[in-house]
Order: sequence, then C-alpha cells, then structure tokens
Amino acid sequence: MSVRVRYAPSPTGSPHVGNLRTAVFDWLAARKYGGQFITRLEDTDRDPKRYKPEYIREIEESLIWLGITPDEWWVSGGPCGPYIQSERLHLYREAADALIARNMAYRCYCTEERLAEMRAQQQAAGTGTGYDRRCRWLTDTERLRLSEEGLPYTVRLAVPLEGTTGYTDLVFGDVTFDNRTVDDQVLLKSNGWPTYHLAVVVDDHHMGITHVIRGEDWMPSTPKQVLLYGALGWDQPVWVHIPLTLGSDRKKLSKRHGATQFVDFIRMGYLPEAMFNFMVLLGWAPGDDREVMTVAEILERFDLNGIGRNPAIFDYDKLRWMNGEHIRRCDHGRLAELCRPFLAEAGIIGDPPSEEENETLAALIPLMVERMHLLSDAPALMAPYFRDPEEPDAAGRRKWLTGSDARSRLTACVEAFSSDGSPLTAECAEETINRVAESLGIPRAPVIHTVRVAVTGTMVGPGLFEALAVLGRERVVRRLQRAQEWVVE
RNA sequence: GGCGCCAUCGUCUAGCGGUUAGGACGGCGGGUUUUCAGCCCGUUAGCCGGAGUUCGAGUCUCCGUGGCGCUACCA
Repeated sequence: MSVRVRYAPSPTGSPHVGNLRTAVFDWLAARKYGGQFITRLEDTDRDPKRYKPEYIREIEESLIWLGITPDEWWVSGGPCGPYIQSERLHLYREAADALIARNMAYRCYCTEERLAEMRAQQQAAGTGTGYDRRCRWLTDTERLRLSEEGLPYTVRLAVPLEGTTGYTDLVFGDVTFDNRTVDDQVLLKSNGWPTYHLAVVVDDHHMGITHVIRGEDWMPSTPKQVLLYGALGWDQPVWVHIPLTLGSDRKKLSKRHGATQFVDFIRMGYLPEAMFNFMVLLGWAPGDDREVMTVAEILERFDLNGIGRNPAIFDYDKLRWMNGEHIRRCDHGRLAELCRPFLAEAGIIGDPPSEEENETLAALIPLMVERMHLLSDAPALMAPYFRDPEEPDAAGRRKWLTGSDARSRLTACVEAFSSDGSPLTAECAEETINRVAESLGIPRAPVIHTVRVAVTGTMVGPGLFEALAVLGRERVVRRLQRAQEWVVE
C-alpha cells in the first residue's frame, strides 16, 4: 500500500509543538509504509491580524531542523503542485460550482451583520448556534434577483436535513453525527477564497492523500468534509485523528503555557532527535519499556494503530530529562558543533572560534556531557575553561579560600605545579595534588576543593584532574597564583 | 446551551476477562565520589462513581460525574 500523507500548516501563527507533532506522525507514516510526506501551505486566511508571512519561514525551519523535510512541498515542488493554496484558487471555485450545479451547495447572501445578529439571538435563547438556512430556501426568482443585483455572496454546503453522517477513524473508531446538528458551512467566502473545509477536501483529493492525520480538534468538522467527498463523488481518505497536546492546566497547548512555539525549543538548546522522541511519545508508546530511542528505532517500532486516544500533557521536566539522555548519546564532534553557537552568542568563544578555542571545546565535551541537559547549559558550564574567572564564588571562597591553611595549600600548589614543565595530563595533575597533600600531611580532598575554587572560581564542575588537564599547565599556574590574592583571613 | 471525544500513579503510559496492576519522568531515601552532574539501588503514588454481563472486570455494556474540544465568511 502506498500512502500519501500531508501536514497542512497555516501561516496564521508560529508553528507549535502540537502542530509539529502531527507532522512527525505524518512523516513516520510515510516512511514506515513507504509513501510520500507532503506539506501544503493553508494560507486562505489572509486577515492581516492573523496572516504573517514570516511564519512560513518558521514552518520551513522547524521541519528541516527536525529532520522531516517533506518529499513534496512549496520549497522543492512536486508532481501535485502548487503546494500553496492561494495559488490553487481556481480549483476551489470549480468545486464550488460543481456543488451548486448538483444542489449540494447554494449561494448565501446573508450579511455578516445579519449572521452576527442571528447568532446573538440564538445564544440568548440558549438554542444551538448555526446558520438558519434562510438562503437555502430562496425561490428561483429571489435568487435571480439577488444575483442580478450583484450582491456579494458566500457558498454554503447544503447539509442533508435528516439522517446521519459518520466515518471510521483509525484511532477513535466509528464516529457518527446527526445531520441536524451539522451546520451549512461556508465553503467559499464572499471574496472568492475557500474556507478550510472546501480547500482541504479539494487539495487532499487532487494530491492523492490517502491518510488525513490531524489533531483531534478537527473531529467535529469531519462530517462536513465527509459530506463534501460524497457530494463531489470522491473517495474518502483514511481518517486519523490524534489526541491533543495539553498544557499543565489541561487546556489545549498555547502561548499561555510558556514555550510552545517550536522555534523556541530550537533556541533553548533542545536536540532535534530529543524533540522527535519526546513528541512521538505523546500519544504513542512502543511495545516495550524502552523510551529513549533514535529516530531509526522509533521508525522500526512505529505503528499508526498504536496511537492512543487520550490527550497528553506536555511535561517539560521529562523533555529536559530526555534531552539530557540524547546529549549523552550524541557524537562528541557533533555536540561540540551544536554547542558552538550558544557559546559564541554568550561571548565565551569567538565567532568563528579560534583554533585553541576549538581544541578546548573538544576536550571539554566528554567532561560536560553528563552535566548538560540543554545546549544552552554550555555557556555557564564551560565559561571557566575559556576565561579566567573574575572572582571566586562567594560560598566557595568562604569555605576553601579562607585562613592560613588555605593559603599554605595554595602556595604549595603553585610551587608544585610550576616546578614541572611537562604538559599537564590528568594523571600528572592527580599525582601533583597527592604529593601536595602528602607533604602537608592532610587528606587530598581539601586540596582538591581549594584548587577547584582557585582555578575555576566555582565549587562545582567535572573531576578536577581532568579539568586541570583541559586548562593546561600554564593557565593552571597563572590562576593559582592569582587566587592567592583571593584568600581571606 | 448543542454536538463530539476522552477517563490507569502528580505527569507520559503498558494492560487488549484471571497480573503481587508493569515501565518512565518527577518527588523522597540510600550507595559510588573530589564538588556538581551522571550512574546504581530502594521508595512513593493509580484503575472517577454506580449498576449490569461473567465463575471472574482496569479490561465488555449502560447510566452518572468530570475533563477537554468544536460550535466564524480562522485554521
């Protein structure tokens, strides 16, 4: 079976994790079952309050960054183009005309004012809202008169007055609606542009879409589209609604819940494979207990039938944990590359970095990998290795750089580390520290702590010997000497 | 209000009539150590309620309750 699936974003908002998650499911379905992943721009809402062309860039960036570049889309074209709805307007008009000719749709001349008034009355009366179908029952002469007057009109779907409309959903099973509760939806706006309902059906049909994978919030409008497929004489796709992603307040994820825009996650230093892994787990679970997976492993286990039905709350804590897991599995060379922009932006390394900075970074990665959760942790974690600390951490100073004992430890260390000219390895550093402790007749722990604060300015960090090796003898000695001024009595 | 969907630890979930209800995140406790992190071990906490079907129900049916979604010439 060849599947064709599509992601249909609208440039009326920055794509968010909920949206991209459906794109991930689309991509997975296409790859898993050997088909094409198509992305189509649904830009039929041109209200300047909502439509923002810059969102198109964000959509493109997000998809590419995630590694799910579409097989067919407006960027690279394809056999069913154009992939931008505003460039396909004639198709929707043709469909609308065909619908009118078959009495499956009709022209509606009601003004927005009348519609608003009608809705207000319905709400006041506490009855269900929906178009009252006034224009559906216009006589031919009335229709002719209105037409000759050249009044603007919309085209509405003529929903059957009785019976039911249903469909089978791959995730939710059979869903049925009483036609009396289905509205005579506007199909073509008065400006001649289609609404979502018409455009999506026309394009999905012409583009040969076999599976419509989209958010559960589309379920209530599906009967309108099912009706449209029938009226147009087309075969329905397989419907696959996936449960929503919620914020911590259990409401549909939105800006209110902190970072939800996908590009924010990119900027915050999440790894694409971690986002992919995490998003797919929101609604789908592999058979076994392995949760941290590569894209390849997910693909191997993925099955559309395994998608659950309950909405999932987006758990930032778990995402953070998972990102750390993927960082630890990340190739060190690639990780260094990924950290670079974060370090450069913080002004810790140059842009481009010097050769020495690159070497330091490469040496640092293995030491930092288990303390990073986000790439954006890199600057704070790594700063002490690129620049001499301005001053020691206050608590660290109080604890390890205070009193005559601290002073003598430092003095002994300066001497011990500068008495040798060989490159400073971790083994050599350990040996030196051990020797100092021995000569002072104390355990090595206090020496280690004092040196750590003296050299890195902080009490936390990777194993000291490895850290000293990264810094090199010259910088270590320099910092130890300078730290002597930091000692307080 | 109408329509639709959903309902297992705080969160993500496994479970597809018989289980000590399993795993993961988080929390808590302990271990390792040179601090932090990591790692290891342990622990915490759950089947929304009520009927029914059945020898037996988290699992099937119905009702209730709750939550969410949709209800635009937005998608």
